[in-house]
Amino acid sequence: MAEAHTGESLLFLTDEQLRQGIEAMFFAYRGFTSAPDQILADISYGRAHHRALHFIGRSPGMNVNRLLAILGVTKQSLNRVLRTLIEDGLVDSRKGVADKRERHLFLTDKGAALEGQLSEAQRAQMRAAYRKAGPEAVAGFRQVLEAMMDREISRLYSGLKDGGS
Amino acid sequence: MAEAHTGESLLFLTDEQLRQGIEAMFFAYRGFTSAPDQILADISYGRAHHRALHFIGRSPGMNVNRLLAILGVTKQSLNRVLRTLIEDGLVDSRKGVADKRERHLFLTDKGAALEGQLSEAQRAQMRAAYRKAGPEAVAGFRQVLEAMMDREISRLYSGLKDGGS
DNA sequence: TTGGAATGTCAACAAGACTGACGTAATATG
DNA sequence: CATATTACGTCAGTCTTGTTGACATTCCAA
Repeated sequence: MAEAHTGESLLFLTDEQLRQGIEAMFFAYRGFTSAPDQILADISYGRAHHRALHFIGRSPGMNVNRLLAILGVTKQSLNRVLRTLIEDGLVDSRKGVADKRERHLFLTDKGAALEGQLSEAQRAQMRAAYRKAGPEAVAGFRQVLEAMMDREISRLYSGLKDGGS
Repeated sequence: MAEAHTGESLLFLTDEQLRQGIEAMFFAYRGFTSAPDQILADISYGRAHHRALHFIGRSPGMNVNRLLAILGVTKQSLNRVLRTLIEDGLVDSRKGVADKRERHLFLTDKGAALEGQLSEAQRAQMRAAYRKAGPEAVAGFRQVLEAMMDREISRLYSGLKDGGS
């Protein structure tokens, strides 16, 4: 059970190290969301809108069920956000061709513009952190994050990474 | 501007890499909170209660202002949570000796027991991820997280790390 | 003694999550 | 063909956690 890295020091698994990691995760997440949050506040949207825009932009044509699985919220919760995005002309919802029950989601030009703005703000934050930490640290960062995900989520994430619809 | 790691590949700073990091952070944070969330749901407390318990346990005797700075919420918001924790006998609030305006916060035995349970659930999650990723990855993980924090928060975090009250 | 800091509290409100129930259209299945 | 089942939308109500703004109390410090 403690043989994962035989011969290496296991000091990185002490409760104190774990606790520091937990706190670091908490504080870093705040920094991570602060840049887009500021933009969103001005236009009276919230993080939920940002997340929807992000993943629709990431996988155009995605249906609602898949977006629900990615976001991990109820359809009622997503629907409230999605409705305003559609009303405001940021997202286009098109009836499926193969299966007419499905709705496929796309960003409009206006939606893509906002998504780009939010995304760039967050990337700038991330870029600064990455640059400061260096490529090897970033590789480790990504490894730990992936190990931290639930299994199902990890699969969804891999799908996105590899350009899956 | 792009000279931070001269000679090294800067591929880790591409928009696609940054985007994957952003998504990884989003998904990992869900995994990170899921274990304590399950426990909390049963006792009808929320994350806010967990956070308060965590930091009070971390720095016993901390006053309210400092806790506010760490949590980054308004006093009204914290107060609601704190009041229930005190009413339920999980937290003890003692008038300051030097400065009688201040309230110093401590976990009761009951509070420490719950904090321990929540903390262990979260540590188990973290421990599994750390073990899977290995010590070098963990070092990188921590570096990137620290670089991602706001400056003020980073200072608070360092204070906690080094055992400052 | 007076200003301001630290704290607590009341009220009102909003975002964003939840559950439960119901309706409709379209596909899948027997 | 008849009947599930799926995908989606929506109404209604609740909860947690955040926000402002206003106000009272206590107490340190100049």
